[in-house]
Amino acid sequence: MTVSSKKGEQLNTILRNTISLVTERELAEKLSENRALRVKLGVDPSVADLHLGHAVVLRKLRQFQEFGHKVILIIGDFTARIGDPSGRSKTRPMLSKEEVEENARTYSTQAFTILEKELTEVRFNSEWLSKLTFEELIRISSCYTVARMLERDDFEKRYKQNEPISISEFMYPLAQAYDSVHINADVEIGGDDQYFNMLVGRRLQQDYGQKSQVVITLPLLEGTDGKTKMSKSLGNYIAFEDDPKDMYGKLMSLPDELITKYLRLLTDIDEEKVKQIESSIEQGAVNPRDSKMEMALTITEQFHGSAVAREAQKHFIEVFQKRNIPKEITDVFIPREGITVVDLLHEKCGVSSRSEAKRLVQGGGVSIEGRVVRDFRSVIRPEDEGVMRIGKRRFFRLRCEV
RNA sequence: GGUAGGAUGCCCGAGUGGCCAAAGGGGGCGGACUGUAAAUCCGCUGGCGGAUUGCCUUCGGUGGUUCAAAUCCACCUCCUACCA
Repeated sequence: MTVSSKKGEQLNTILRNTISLVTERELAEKLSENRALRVKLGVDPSVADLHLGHAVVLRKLRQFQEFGHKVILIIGDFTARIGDPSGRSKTRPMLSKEEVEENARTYSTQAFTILEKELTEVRFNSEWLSKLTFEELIRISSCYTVARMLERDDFEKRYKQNEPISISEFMYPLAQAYDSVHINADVEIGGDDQYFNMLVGRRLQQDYGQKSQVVITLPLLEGTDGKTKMSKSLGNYIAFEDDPKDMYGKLMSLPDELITKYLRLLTDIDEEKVKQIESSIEQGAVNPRDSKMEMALTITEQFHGSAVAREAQKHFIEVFQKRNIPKEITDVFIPREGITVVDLLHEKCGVSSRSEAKRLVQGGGVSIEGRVVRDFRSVIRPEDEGVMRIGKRRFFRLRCEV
């Protein structure tokens, strides 16, 4: 693959949907050198499953690859294995070597659904970080002052509010910065929350006599709750490997306001078209649901292929729009002597406890063949064969035991 | 090293002897509604129990005071801030 010489086009593509770019001039310069740039992404291997939040960044990297540039995925195995010694931060659990390796493996496999393998280099930062001597560490840390560290938003906030900040936390930006030095990165990409850390990289590279990397940040993607950043720990994520039906469904459950953001960050639909959709929603010319369905389909297609995605859409229409019963449902067998609803739900339908089962019945959430079961003491008998529904999404086919 | 504060249910956070399975919020679940698994509104949200008012387990750990403790005492563990 050759490096595209169409600088203007490259710049435009790369700039699209970015929040910060430090600096445009430097980027233009690097592009004009007509070589494959080394574009870095730091990856946290405490997460195994990639979700759409990651996809935003990976898609940007992919654009670089399309222009012939090289992506360097840095697996932060060193930092992940240290974790957060204080145990304060739940998002930084300590991981064993095996866990990290396993996560790194699945991570890169999944990343290659978006990235091109041939233009990607995967590196583990323990390779160099574990070899650093204390002396070198001091040298690195002397490049940065406490005051500057405290400029980072979360540090600043916590410091002002008298919340603890351990010294080791200062090491993370430095470690990340040193990664850039080690691989001699031309560009580093990340979510907007990584802005500060990536800037530290620029500084450190200077101190090591390198040209500073260009820093590009991308918007953070809100998760299914529509409010907070998509993340596994918050449980508001849509994973690459989600079942297509779930993926489609989760996308449909997003608040309407996020439709265009998702379109911009996760599909190839061009800006013109997105603007069109945006204004038709605003003017009420379109049912936002329809735009959302288009968005959900397009995104699901990317991960599961067109046929499967359409299937998922059909399923959605059947089950949630028409309120029909899905095609494939799990069988549940009713014993000959009968069984109480509560026991049935708890023992055979995965309802977490009998109390929970009672609540479901009392809340009117359980029905058999369309008839709501009102009394949680009801006994289900073999002649009650048919479709049982729990809430909106859970279906079971009741069959009598042979 | 000194001083002060803190540890509560999935999360955040009230509660300082009984009326506490524990306010409130978030989340989750269910229902209604709907052009949507959006928005909005309502209900539920420890477990067990043949069925509001029963039992069991829960408020950092261990032991104690009391008819009765998340609430009082002792010791312990962990966390934080301030001073040095």
